[in-house]
Amino acid sequence: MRLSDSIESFIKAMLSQEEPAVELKRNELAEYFGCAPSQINYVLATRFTLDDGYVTESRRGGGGYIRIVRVVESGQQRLAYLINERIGSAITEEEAVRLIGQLVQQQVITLPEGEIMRAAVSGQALSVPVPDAVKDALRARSMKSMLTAVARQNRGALKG
Amino acid sequence: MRLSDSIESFIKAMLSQEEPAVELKRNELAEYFGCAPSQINYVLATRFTLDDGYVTESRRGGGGYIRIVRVVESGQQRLAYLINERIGSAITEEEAVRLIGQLVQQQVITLPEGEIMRAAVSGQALSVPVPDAVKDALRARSMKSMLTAVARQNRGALKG
DNA sequence: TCAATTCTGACTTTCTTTGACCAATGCCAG
DNA sequence: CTGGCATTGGTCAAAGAAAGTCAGAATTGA
Repeated sequence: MRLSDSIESFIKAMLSQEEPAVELKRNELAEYFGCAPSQINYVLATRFTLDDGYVTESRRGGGGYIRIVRVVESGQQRLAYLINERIGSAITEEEAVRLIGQLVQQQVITLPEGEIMRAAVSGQALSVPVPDAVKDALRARSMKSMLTAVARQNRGALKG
Repeated sequence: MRLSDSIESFIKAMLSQEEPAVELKRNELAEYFGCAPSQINYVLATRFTLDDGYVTESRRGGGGYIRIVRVVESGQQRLAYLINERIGSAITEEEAVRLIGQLVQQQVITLPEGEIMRAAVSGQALSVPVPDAVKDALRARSMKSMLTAVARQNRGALKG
């Protein structure tokens, strides 16, 4: 068995029972597995990505830590996946606005939340000197990030 | 637990019960926590900034003190300040997160709204190959755009 | 074999803590 | 008054304590 797989299992075991989040010390974990600390980063980068349904935060310096949060429950995974599919790696402002409108309509998000999202992906927000293609990519990432935040909050109770 | 966190909690506990302000002696507090007096300054500088919603004043010499005041503003005032003065043309993710947290704290926006905004300005959302300076500029525009949307909605539903 | 994946180590960045030195204030002795 | 001195708090740089990055070595699987 690969080291990475062991570390992955170890972390997932910590997360599995009711715990939606876990906090760990990079150096301690590396010590425990007898490997280089950067190995932990590798595992996080390859097995605990947003697409895998996890968000990680960390802090350096004295008392530093790494926190891993499971973000998508199996039931919602479908929805999140659909959203990801639909958005892809680029999306125009018009498409984004339409999609947000639908979400408000379906009461997945509130009207104020929809307005904020619309503002975030508006031409206003993105009027910076980069090519349109980059803007569309940026908009897609922004949308996915925001929708993930929504999914994370609606833990368990989403209506399609 | 970090020393800084302990000191932060201690001060916030003093502030929490109806007290909008607290006055303390730097040396006494340092003595109490068994640390260097300058540690207190560090805590103030990193956790009781204006972005966090606090103002600090102090006086040296005999009978000297440090006073920490929780600043109170209306939601519209705060929004206007952020949009017109604070954010400017560039802002880092850390600063943005701080400002958003403060808005949630003061109930200018809801927690889900805050999460969405945070998601919109996160490194995740902006992980596109452009220089940091451009990301900071993008983030500033995004923030102002979203906050403007919030301000627009609050208009009419607020007194003064 | 060879390309993709996994691992490592040196180097970087960020956050915390301390200590030496600086600056302001109030009080007294002269 | 006034100049010194004790009493505070302020600043800053350096040391310490994590975590992050990245290029390249090692390994694995087809």
